[in-house]
Amino acid sequence: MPELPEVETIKRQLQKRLRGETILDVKVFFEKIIFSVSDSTFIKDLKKQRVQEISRRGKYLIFKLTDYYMLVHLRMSGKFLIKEKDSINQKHEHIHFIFNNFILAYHDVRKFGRIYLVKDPSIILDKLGIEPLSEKFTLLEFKKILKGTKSIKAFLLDQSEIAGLGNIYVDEALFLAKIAPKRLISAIYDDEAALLHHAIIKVLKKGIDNMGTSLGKGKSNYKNIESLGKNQNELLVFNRENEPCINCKNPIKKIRVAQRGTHYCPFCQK
DNA sequence: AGTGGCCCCTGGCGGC
DNA sequence: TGCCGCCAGGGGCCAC
Repeated sequence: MPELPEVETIKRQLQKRLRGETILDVKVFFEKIIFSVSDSTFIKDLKKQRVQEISRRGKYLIFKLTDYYMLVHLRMSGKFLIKEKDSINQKHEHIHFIFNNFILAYHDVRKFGRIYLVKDPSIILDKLGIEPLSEKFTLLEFKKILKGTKSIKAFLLDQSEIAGLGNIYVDEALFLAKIAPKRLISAIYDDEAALLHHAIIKVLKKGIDNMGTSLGKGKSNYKNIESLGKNQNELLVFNRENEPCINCKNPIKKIRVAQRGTHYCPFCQK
């Protein structure tokens, strides 16, 4: 579920609530969420750790602690909840981080999320490509990495190329750039690359301004710490199959590209 | 190198 | 109402 704008929103909220707070205890209810250490080590090492800083790289949340880094990837349905002290764990809450005045609960319906506890985060984060909202993501740099023989959609979803884009924002960016998702990278012109570069930054910034995209109605729906996002109300193609294209009024089509449901306008995107 | 298939899970929805 | 198959915002692995 969560892509860069959703993770960024959660990061900002966690930063406000957790910075400077100390983990007093940890309770693990489903240990398969924890990677890189055993659950007993995880609990032992986290006790007395103070949260110094929370940041983001791609779709990873990075908790900088006194002696460790805790990296969290929410995958499809992971989320964090702030609960009252001494409240019991509800269904789908797999880990409780107990602080002085509240509990931070990791909730994940589909259980795909991963939490790593490491001394050196580079082992995991070095695999990620460029950060699309950083100053390094220039048009020149984008053109430099835009190579290979795959489809443009598969390229944009590849976290080792650009870190943080997911299915929603890729479809939205390709629509803005008027490029069909199946188009091969080798067939993209310079002026289109410039449009796409601009579109990627635009859709991500809008997503953050709207505090993320909340689709669907179920318990696995994206929710930041405080509320649902608002970006679902402003999507141009994603989740709009058969609805009219905002440019040409022809129906938006849904096809399969790179094993993902893909929304686009066959008339506007060539 | 790139793609497609399958897997990790649970739940919601549409069709019958 | 119930059952069944399909779908889902992510990503790792494996065979071709």
